[in-house]
Amino acid sequence: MKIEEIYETLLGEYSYQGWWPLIYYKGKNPTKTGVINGYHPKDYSFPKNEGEQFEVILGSILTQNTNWKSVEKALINIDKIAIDFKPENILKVLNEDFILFKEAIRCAGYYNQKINYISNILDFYINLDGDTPTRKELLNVKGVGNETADSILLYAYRQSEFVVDAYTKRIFSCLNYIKEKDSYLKVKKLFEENLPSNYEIYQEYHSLIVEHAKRYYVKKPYGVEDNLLKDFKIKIRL
DNA sequence: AACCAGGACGTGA
DNA sequence: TCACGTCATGGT
Repeated sequence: MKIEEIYETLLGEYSYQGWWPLIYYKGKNPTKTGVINGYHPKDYSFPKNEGEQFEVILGSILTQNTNWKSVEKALINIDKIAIDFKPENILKVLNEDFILFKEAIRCAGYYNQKINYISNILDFYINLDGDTPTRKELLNVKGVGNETADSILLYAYRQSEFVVDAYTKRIFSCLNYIKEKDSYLKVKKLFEENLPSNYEIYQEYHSLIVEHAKRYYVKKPYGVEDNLLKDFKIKIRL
């Protein structure tokens, strides 16, 4: 099965995911499992303003190796002390009460590092003055690695940069498309070379991978119950 | 009670 | 380049 066929299969199974979730957007599908709200299936017009754009950026830092539910709590805490995620408000809180901000993000883990990462990306964002950053520029910000850079570009700036996460590697190494220790850029390249360069498809595919992985690739041994992709792959080979 | 979560960085081979 | 330790809370 080709990379693009897997996308079609996942889309047919789970339909449109509506990433990136925004905590105060009440979408048509607000009851998604384990999530407060904020998904907007088939609506690619987000982020609609600077606050939403920076919310995505904050979320991309906060969710590093952390459960999204915890990130949502942290985002709600931040919103209480820096209204609407406006960068200037967040800068003000960071300058006036560092401890308060740190407490707000404690629930998302690694809070001593993440507050510095957020401070770094905040300075970077303000200096951009509305421009779209390059991937290289983002990677230069301490706290922004490959996946976070791609998440920011794909979901905050609608750039067609494919996001590779741990789930992507887990699923596609189980299905023998890649090896477990293949580099980030190698896996990213595999997807980008086998898909149209389209940010909407990249957004959906990445979020569909997460949805699928949460169902079948969380507990070891990974993927044993994955009939959707494993059986289909076997049929195609026959 | 381990194990995992929508990773990144610093270090030493 | 890459393997490994570290960072930390919260959910299952």
